[in-house]
Amino acid sequence: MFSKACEYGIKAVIHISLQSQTGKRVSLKEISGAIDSPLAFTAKILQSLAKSNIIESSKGSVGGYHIPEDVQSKLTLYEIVIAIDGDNIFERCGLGLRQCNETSPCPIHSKFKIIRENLIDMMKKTNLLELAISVDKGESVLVI
Amino acid sequence: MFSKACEYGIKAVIHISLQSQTGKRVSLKEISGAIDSPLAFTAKILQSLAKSNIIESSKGSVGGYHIPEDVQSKLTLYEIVIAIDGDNIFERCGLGLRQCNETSPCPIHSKFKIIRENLIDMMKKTNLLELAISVDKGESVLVI
DNA sequence: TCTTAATTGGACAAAATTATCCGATTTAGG
DNA sequence: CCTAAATCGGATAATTTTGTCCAATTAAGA
Ligand code: FES
Ligand code: FES
Repeated sequence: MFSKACEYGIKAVIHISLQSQTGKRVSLKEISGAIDSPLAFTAKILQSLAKSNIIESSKGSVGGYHIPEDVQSKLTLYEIVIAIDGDNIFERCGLGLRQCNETSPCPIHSKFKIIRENLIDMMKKTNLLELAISVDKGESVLVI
Repeated sequence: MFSKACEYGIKAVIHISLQSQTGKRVSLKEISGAIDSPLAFTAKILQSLAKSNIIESSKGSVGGYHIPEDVQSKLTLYEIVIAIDGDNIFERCGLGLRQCNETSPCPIHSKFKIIRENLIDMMKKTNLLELAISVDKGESVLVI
């Protein structure tokens, strides 16, 4: 469904969110350890997330990544996925036609569209804070 | 969502189905032309579909691919996708955890599961014949 | 029997994704 | 000023997916 980059990205952002709630900045090393992802690859993803203003990064000795608390409840899964994988997943024809539209749809269009819209809806309604809280409560995990 | 191989595979199978209804066998060349897919790559996919008994192939001068009419209404999108992409899409954790389960779910599990089950349900309920008929009626297309 | 048109199968190539490495830069603090 | 610890950015490597090429095989029909 999502790319590896996106999977790592989402997990990373959740971990950063968790730690940001206590005011802490998290280092790449800690993130990569916490979500069990390849360090250097994760660095690239975080770099790009910082560029698109999903997370804030600071260099230097006590630097690291963080997400302001007020942002956490506003940032949705939808925006995170778009930032990493682009809107391809949400726009693309399920059978790979050049464009998905009503006027010349592919054979699965009508059925596929419903699923896709449910997915978009779900992602737009899911914010980062609730995901972090679920991990914090021990209701869900980021590894194994 | 699906791999390229799977997209080509589904379209190919629909086209074969369409032609099979008039008793015709379709050649790779015709299929690849009809669905606008790379010929040699399509050959590989059809080869594997033939091996897993989704389609029937025959060599020789008047050979080609076909799908018996009685099979068309029984064959579902689900089975076609499984034959090409495996059950990965339907089993895999949305965030890439080693396994998706209720006892230690990832943060998006509960929401993701619903979407995934809708997708599975949709695919199990969609049979090849209805897809072919929709193209035949001009209600949907396989190219552009 | 020969030709022609088809699938099959193996090896290979290209492109995209995933992953690693390393030097440059930044910043806090001794 | 110097060091340590962190991100950044560019180059490169490995892996997977996508795509190509070509010879072998099969079967119908002249
Ligand atoms: S045209 Fe294929 S999903 Fe819309
Ligand atoms: S555990 Fe992640 S989707 Fe089920």
